[in-house]
Amino acid sequence: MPAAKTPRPCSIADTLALVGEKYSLLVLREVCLGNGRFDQLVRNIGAPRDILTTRLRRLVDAGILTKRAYSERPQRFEYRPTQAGLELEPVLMTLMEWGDRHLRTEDERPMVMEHVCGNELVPVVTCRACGDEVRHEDLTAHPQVPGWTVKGPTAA
Amino acid sequence: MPAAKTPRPCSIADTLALVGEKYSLLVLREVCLGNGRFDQLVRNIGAPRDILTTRLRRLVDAGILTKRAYSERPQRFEYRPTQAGLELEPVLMTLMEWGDRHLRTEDERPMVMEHVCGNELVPVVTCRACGDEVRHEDLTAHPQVPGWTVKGPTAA
DNA sequence: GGGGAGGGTTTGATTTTCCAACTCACGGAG
DNA sequence: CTCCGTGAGTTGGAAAATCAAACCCTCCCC
Repeated sequence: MPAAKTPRPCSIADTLALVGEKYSLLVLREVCLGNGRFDQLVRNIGAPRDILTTRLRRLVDAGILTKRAYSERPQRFEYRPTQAGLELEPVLMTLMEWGDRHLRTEDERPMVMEHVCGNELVPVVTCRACGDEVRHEDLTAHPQVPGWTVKGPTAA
Repeated sequence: MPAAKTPRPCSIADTLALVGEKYSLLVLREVCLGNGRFDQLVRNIGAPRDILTTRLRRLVDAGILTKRAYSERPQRFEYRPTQAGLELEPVLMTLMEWGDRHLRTEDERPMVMEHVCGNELVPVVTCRACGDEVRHEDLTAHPQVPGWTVKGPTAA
């Protein structure tokens, strides 16, 4: 009997199914920066226009962006993040921080984020309960779905 | 003269160039869980074997995973995260948290992470300097690259 | 010498991407 | 009025990536 054909049930996978396609998170980046217009997105992201069209549709369907007209006659549209979209911004910040640290030297960061506290933003992922920085060795995974352990599917 | 053809220089984009392809972050998830063997990855991720092969190669080249033999004769390999790979785990946790909150109800989370502090892990992205949770409205972007503003490229 | 694993390749059919060109609806300049 | 430019996409076809299934090779065990 062959093992289960279904992959591990996982919110990481489900989230990536919405925003994990090429360009999707860059669309969110631009929209969070306030650049919600089609041609701006094309220029700043460098994506083909048709791909951008499908990504935008998907993100709107997923409830991550909204499309609103900023002008009737002539009809002109703008994409803006929803609350759910804004709540993905920390993911972007965390990705940016990793890239700055691993792919660049200190003085060649392409963008610096300033926090309202007056300092340069360095995002840190912490545990809500204790406030400590999250580190791999402090984590233990507990699968909740019957049929799945950390190691994999049980008894097909 | 048409506007620049180059997209915005950005560490988010550069990081996604390494780990943004389909399955790559799921590979990292499994490897962080300790499931570094080829057939485990195939089963738990549900990716085609050939694609997995190319993803693994890319992640190793990027310095995010290493491939080590856990047995000579017969040769058997295992992929493990490097330090850089482990430092991407917070990104995964943040994605998981978003998915749990937006795509699920409280009682159907597929996986719960336990923090060493004894509590269930709820990852929060905070500012290193002030410790406050990062929220969109507290951020200001400062592009560092000549030719680029928040809005886009300047003077082609 | 047959039957598994484990760790991949190969093959061929389907999907996606990509890029350039095209459309349509206006608004303004001449 | 005609031409030009802008915004927001569509369309068409070639090139690349994905997919599923089958295949291969090396061992180990009986």
